[in-house]
Amino acid sequence: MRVGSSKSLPPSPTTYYLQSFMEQTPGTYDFSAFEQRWQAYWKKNSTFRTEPTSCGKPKYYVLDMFPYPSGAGLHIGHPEGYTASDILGRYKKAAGFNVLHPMGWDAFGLPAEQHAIATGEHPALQTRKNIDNFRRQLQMIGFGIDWDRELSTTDENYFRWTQWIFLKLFRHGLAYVSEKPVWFCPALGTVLANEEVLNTKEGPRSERGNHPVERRPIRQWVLRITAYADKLIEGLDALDWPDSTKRLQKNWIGKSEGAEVTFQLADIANESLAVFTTRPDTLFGATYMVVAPEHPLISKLTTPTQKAAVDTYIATVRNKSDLERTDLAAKKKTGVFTGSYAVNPVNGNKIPIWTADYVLMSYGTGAIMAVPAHDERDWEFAKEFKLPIIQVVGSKEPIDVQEKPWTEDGPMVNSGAFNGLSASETKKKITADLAAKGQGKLAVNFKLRDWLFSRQRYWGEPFPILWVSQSDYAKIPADSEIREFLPKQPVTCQINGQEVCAVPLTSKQLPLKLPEVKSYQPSPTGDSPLSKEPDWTEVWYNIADGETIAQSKPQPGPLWIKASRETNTMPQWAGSCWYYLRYLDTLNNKEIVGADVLKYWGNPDFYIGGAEHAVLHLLYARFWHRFLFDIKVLPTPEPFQKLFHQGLILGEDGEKMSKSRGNVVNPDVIVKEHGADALRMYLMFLGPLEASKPWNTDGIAGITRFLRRLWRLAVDETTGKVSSKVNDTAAEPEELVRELHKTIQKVTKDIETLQFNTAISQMMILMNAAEKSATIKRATVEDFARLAAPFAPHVCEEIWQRLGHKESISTAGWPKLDESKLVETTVDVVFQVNGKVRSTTKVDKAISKDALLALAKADPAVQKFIDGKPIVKEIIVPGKLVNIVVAG
RNA sequence: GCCCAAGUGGUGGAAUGGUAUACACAUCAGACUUAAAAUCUGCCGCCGCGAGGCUUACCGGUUCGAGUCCGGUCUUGGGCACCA
Repeated sequence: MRVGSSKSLPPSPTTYYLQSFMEQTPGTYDFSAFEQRWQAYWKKNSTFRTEPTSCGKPKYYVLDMFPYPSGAGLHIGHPEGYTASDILGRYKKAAGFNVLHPMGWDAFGLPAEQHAIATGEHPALQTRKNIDNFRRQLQMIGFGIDWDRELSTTDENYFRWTQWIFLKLFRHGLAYVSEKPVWFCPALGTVLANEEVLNTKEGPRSERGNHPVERRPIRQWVLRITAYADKLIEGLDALDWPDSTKRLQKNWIGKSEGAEVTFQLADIANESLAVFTTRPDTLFGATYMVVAPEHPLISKLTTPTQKAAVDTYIATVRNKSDLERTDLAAKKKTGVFTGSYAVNPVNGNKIPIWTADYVLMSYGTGAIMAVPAHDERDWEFAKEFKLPIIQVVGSKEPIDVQEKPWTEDGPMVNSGAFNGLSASETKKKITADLAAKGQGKLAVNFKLRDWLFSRQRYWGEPFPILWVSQSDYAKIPADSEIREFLPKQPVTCQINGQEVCAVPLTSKQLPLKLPEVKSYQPSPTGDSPLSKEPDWTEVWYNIADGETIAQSKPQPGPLWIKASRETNTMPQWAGSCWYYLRYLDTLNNKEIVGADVLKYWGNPDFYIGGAEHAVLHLLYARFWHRFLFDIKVLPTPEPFQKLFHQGLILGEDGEKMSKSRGNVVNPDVIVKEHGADALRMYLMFLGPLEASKPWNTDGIAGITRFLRRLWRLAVDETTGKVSSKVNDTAAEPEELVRELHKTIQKVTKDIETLQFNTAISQMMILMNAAEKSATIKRATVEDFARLAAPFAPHVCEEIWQRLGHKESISTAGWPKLDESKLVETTVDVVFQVNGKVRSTTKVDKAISKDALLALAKADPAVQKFIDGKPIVKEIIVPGKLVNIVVAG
């Protein structure tokens, strides 16, 4: 660190003093010099390059959620998780594992595209700059990453496999096109997945940017994730994940079991109305039915006298903004009678059919049987429209269902032959009875919706799909190479009034690259910027081998048909769905991942990232992984066996860090002022890894002091040689030896369980003990350095070298615990009277219970409280305490 | 409304049912220094001169003994939200 180095100005008195005091000696703790030196050393020697699968060592794959390389650079939250995984990785390496700790970039995405729209600069350029900056920042913090395996989702050799997986999904009927209304964000100019839309007080908003979103019918690619709903729930059980995340996914998938019941219509023959219910037991209490305003039968159900009212209602609902429709404050139920009646299959009662927007077309059958006595929503509606409320489930205490719905279980009442039975028995019996009559069956429903997979953007993976006419589709030869990915059922949709069919490229034609475009601006109608590039979109397509050539050229031959490319691109989640696989084999041009490396490395042993991805990335990635397992590409059904979420680092004010609050902590500044080691260790010392905790720049002083004390323990600050305190022949106090082994034990265990804050505390305790001792053995200092190295690798490398070692400390192994050194001959025992501590005494560990009790009774501080009182009970816990219980 | 997590000194936090407040930060006092920085030492939950009493959001329970287990309340944070 140079101060006052300006040549043009004479040194001021202040800089003169600073210069004299900051003068470099060979022993100066000059973190910025040695941090840079060791980072260069690791790079030059590929210290953290993963060893080949043939190395004979057990593998350990530690994975960070890779970052989106934003223009803002690294956030302080990034190095929190990355330091945790780095400590684990460095520890495992020391413990003899072949460690894979890779890093990459989730680099497709909207911010780069918005920057492109604003500046005209190609998003790839901006992305490259951002990646370079992120890499620089990560290297500045000294992460032990195998940079040879760096990847970006925007690399052609990466996204060709993203496209390949999509084509596999397409081939297996799991990708289709839908024109149902979807969330569209005018500000972002694109549609969003359900998972990307937040319900806020102001109404539905985009997760990114908090812009208002609205429902629009736009043609979309959709992935049939619902086909995996059951597997995605079941798979959770065996995973070592935070319970909260498992629960979140479970709730998001939202499995509910019940029955589908078919109601005959009283006045319309050949039509029936199916409903989904989780409470078939309450069927006798169904007093009306409700169909969603969008229900396909609505016009048939509506009688002429009700037509005007129903039409008006449907129009009102349609014109209702999503804001109004989801406004929970104005929860008052609305609806209109259709004029039709249904017949209750259990008792033949005629019940009216209403339409109301509290019934959603997107769930179940879009119609319900309403049991107001036992459902809050139905109860509110019945009260609003004065419909009958009939109790069919009883309770222990008398209740009045006219006052309030009863949603608990109880014996059946008013239910004919079922009276007196429990609700659960009745459920089974009624469903079985209905099934026998062909009027019902067991049914399962999920809240999970299919995954909206296309975006009207430029900066994403293009779909390797083209649209052709139905008649051309029929010409595809039986032995065509495009059958590699052709689905059994054609995927069709309407484009410009034409019925068209989707055809795939083949593996040979991947990757399908993005064309250069004149403008990145999406159209307000929801068309991608790619749609404005006819040279790219309009092609001749060879139905024998999938080759394409621009339509501006003459038709090359009879097998070539007119085709237009899909112009949507994939969402950002696509690339992050499988990147953990590609790290195993980044350079493989033939396969997504080679079988041999896959066999050795398998899945990540440890995966760390923010809890904000609990339902998005982590659900999508599980879906893809499970699919690839089902089609035998992968040997395991689940990608991430052990998952951990680091907590948020809050600003110094305890609020979430944000530019607008002005409480953002910049890692560059911290590293410059305090060093990478101090940043890493302090992030880990702040508190439990999983907890959200405020940053406090003042606190870093404690870590800096610790690191400098560690330095001074080993190195003489003036000479730079090994400290004269380090002495191989002098004896060490027993307490220091014991503390060292206690520290080996605790740091090892705490790293394994990710309790880095307490590991650091223990090292500080060891430091306090080491400084009290007049001399310290070289072996002790070496063990100390090896324990601290995963946390503060730079200073420990420097110490290791000054102690005379030639190799990196990362190759020096892990200190061995000698349990015999932990044994203590004397222990502190507590004497209590009536559970209150009255005295503590040092005793021999082997002391008998009787002797210990006698000691307690003889203690004057104890006697004072038991004197003259009858002893009721004596509890003796050897090595811990004596508790004497007295009466009075 | 439903589901979940968390409430411990001035601050971040520690504690297999067994000495609550480890380890740090900050403040204060002292040593070194012409001085400052750095470094080192000490004090540091509340009340009390003391003996001692009280204290882990609040109320109750189990236990010889509860921050820890059980029941209830409050507060904060997160998720879901007309999912039949």
